[in-house]
Amino acid sequence: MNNSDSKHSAPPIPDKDKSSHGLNDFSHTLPIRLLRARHAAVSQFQPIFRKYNVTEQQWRVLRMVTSASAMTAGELSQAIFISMPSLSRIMQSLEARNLIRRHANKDDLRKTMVSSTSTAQAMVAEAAIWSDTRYSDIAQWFGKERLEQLQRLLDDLVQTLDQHQ
Amino acid sequence: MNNSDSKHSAPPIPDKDKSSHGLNDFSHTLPIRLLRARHAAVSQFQPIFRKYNVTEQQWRVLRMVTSASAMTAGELSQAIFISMPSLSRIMQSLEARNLIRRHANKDDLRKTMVSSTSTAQAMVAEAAIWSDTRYSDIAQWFGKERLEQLQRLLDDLVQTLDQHQ
DNA sequence: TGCTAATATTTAACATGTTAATTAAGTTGG
DNA sequence: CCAACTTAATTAACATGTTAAATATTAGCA
Repeated sequence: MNNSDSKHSAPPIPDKDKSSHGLNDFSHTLPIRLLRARHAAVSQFQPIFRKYNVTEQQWRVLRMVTSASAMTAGELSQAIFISMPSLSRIMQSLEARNLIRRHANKDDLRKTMVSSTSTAQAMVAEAAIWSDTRYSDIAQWFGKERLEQLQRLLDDLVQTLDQHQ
Repeated sequence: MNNSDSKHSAPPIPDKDKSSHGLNDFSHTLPIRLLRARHAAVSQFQPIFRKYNVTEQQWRVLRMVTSASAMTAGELSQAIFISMPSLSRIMQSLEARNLIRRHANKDDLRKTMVSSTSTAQAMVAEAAIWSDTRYSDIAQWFGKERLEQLQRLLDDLVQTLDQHQ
């Protein structure tokens, strides 16, 4: 599911190339930094995944579907950034566990409407308290200002990179 | 390998929960933001992956191994943030393609030393020019200062979260 | 020395990521 | 109305992520 501590804790980086501008240390490229950061952030919520025996991706689906009234699979995919093929498989397993339901959209039979069951709603509601607290903790540890700044920079980066093809 | 445009372009987010502090829009949590940002960043280097027919992960291995003199599999794993099980499989395929070599460490037979072949070195050297240019482009588009600020924040976040268990 | 614990890597099993192909249902223009 | 195109979702095939177990080797210590 995830590896928090046993692996990936304090990288002992062997060097050679540290070329001038500081962008070419291959163990600290922007993609790797983003990966490490995401890993660290997700790890904070590991207890929830363990408690309900779901993966992080499954949890993203459950949270989103529970918070929204009812959405199509495609909207869900874009909202939580999981590709349709992955989402398709995830929905199968969540439906088998009676955590979500799928019905065809009457107005457009190509579309699938996804909704959460009361079981899932109860799970998410219960976890919400814990999750909110964790988010507050992170904001406090890291600094509310800096966290918001980071999120702005991330959004801006995406926008900038998307614009340039 | 990656999906740049066809999927995941402009999320039409249905709402309901926007609760107060702005941290609970489930389609904009920190982990999802980091995921989107990483995706956008990696996409910029897609031409390299296509040209040499490697995945992003395989390219991380080749770049790291080529830049370092010779390292153990474990060091490599931590440097490029790929878990040992994944790395193990990746090394198998790269070795089969004659892009890397593995030898046992004479002083400790448990350790595997990984090195790049001249073929891989040529690939990386050729791509380096293009890659450096791309990095400069990003820095220019986004702003050198802001990019460095973002990287600092990411490193700090990892450190903060790691400290708090 | 010999037994036990720790370390490095691999393998196994299952979930997800990614690309391409497939299926089904809507849309459009003649 | 229908053939050609588009869109939504699924399936297929392969690569990677994740956890646990297996293997091999080394370190520690009675």
